[in-house]
Amino acid sequence: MADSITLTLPDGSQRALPLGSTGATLAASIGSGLARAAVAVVVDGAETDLTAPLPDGAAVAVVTTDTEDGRHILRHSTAHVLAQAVLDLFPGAKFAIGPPIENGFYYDFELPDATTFSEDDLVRIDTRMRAIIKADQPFIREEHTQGEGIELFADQPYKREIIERVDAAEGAVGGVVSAHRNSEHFVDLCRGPHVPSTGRLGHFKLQKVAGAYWRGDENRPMLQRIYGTAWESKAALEAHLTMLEEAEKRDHRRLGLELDLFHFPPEIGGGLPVFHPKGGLIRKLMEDYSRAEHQRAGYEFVYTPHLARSTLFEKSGHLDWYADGMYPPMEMEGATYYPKPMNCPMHILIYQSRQRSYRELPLRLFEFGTVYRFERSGVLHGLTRVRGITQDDSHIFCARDQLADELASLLQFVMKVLRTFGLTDFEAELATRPEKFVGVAEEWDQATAALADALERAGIPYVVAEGEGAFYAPKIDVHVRDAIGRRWQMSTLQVDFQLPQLFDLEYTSAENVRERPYMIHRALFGSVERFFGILTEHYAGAFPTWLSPVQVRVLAVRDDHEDYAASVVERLAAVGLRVDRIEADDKLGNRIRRAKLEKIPWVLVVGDDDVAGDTVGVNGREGDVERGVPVAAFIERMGDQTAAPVSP
RNA sequence: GCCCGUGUAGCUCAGUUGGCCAGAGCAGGCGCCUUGUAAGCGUCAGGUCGUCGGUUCGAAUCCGACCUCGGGCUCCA
Repeated sequence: MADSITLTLPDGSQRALPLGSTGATLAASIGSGLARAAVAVVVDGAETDLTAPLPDGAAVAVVTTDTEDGRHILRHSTAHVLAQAVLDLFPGAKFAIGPPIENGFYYDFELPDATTFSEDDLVRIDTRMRAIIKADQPFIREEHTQGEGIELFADQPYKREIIERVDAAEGAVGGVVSAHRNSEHFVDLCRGPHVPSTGRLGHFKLQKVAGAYWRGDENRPMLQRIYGTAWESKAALEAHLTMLEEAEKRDHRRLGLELDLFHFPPEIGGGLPVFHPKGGLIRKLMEDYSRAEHQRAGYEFVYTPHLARSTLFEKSGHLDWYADGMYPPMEMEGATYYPKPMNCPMHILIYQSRQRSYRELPLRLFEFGTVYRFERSGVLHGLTRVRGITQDDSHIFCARDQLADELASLLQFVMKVLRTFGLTDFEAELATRPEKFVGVAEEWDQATAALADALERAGIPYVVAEGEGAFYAPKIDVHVRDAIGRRWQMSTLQVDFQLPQLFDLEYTSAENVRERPYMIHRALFGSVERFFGILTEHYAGAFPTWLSPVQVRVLAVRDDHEDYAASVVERLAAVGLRVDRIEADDKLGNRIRRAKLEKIPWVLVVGDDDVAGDTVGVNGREGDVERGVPVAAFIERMGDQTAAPVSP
């Protein structure tokens, strides 16, 4: 046996090290900067502690803290420190699981006597955590048999349950139970890897306490969850906290109130918003734009009612599969009616109202259809989670050989519309056949291939979500990133074989035989209410000129300029601008300030010079003040901003 | 639905050993000021202190129930 090992690095180069070398040795041999930033190594594809000896001939990559994988390890280790602190401070506490999550981590606990954490407790825990980090305790990996593991965690029922279930993701696999020990008193069941020692941590913040069911199951105990965030540097932590503050400032619920756009009257009920005149105007502009694009793209407009007999939803399968999401039934004249949770059955009835020919396909039916879904009170959230949902809903009926092209053009259409709203960063998920599915596997494969092909053609980066499709169809979910990098699920496209079959849909083919059409469900905004909320946050309430309720405000410097100001208003209104005027009964500075707070895109100030020269002073929402702009020139400049962007 | 938190004027918030008529700023009405680019001055009005019940001589304040809203769990547009 040789006394050295040879390792292959990610760039393909080879490096020889003494036998028994670890990831830490390797990183140090490459450079001291790398050694400082290293948190783990990937050995032949498996993340491993820096302290583990490396096998000869392995392919090894060093994981550093400035990568998503590195931060994951950092956060996971910070979660362990949190658990150690809580167990120190709350004798008798039981700890459950504590994984890293996007931007942070959490840990679930059960406190003795069903007590809960308070805000003050968080401060104490934070202090204790910092002491543990300062002590620079090593993370030492241990391996035990299942029996030993159960003994080790004898007084920790949640850990025992994990070991008994042999859950590979949580440190128990193939009869081997792995754990990481920080001190004589603290050891946590865990697959690892971890940073070498707690001294590597420190840029974290505990954020909030929340209740969470054990295993997410509402029939099991409610645990106390502590959320935190952790980063590789002080700067990264502060950048994240700043982003959170920015997100708070953009909260559409707050802006909705400040800008007088909408509210949720308790008298109406949770999750049921009313749109005020300004919000209503923005929504109308969104909808008008959407309708115009749909008309151009060959859609036909339909309208359907809000209620239907139970028999319709029995036939469509909604009462079997979706009853939990539906409002309770109403009895009328011996029949039972339900508020509709989806528009599809009604669009199908329109398709079925007469015989269809292949010449009509693809038939694209579009409706802003308001549906009602019962959402439990705890899940409602502003406009992004409501009970009355207006979907920009479409059902496309097409022949089998039209499916691929239709999906491809549909995706292009989706992106074109979303881009108009300044959303340009797309990602998609392709959800494939779940274990429990209806229909024929061959059909699923064809539809899935068509969806994948559409994604390829559209050039949207996507991931495959294996087995995440609906029971009746594979689907594409389109996500976008907003102005501050948050990801939102937006559009959804589903290929449906089930409903055409349940309703026995047909068309007559060119060969004069009856064929069954395919059906595509798609919502583009998803829900108009939700999209409105997301847009409000994306723009931080500063809607672009074409969407602004008031596009231009004219302010006279003194009241003897009012006549001229009024004439400017008249001329701007004549070319279709939404313009108003606030009289000079307050200092100009204050009127400007109010206009800015209302986020009006253009403020025009007119005084002596302007009356004399037929000009205006232009104060844009962002940018400098410009004096002496001729009115005609301003109108010219507004040009294409007065209306929704027109597609080529 | 469950856990935690919250609820005082349209908005943001003061108001604890339980004690005279519950306060401020902003917003709103009225008046003065006649204003050149993010807060001029004065004045008036506005509150069943979330709701209901209890304790007390006395409750915004203490107790209970319910409701709203917020953060989570779960689900999803």
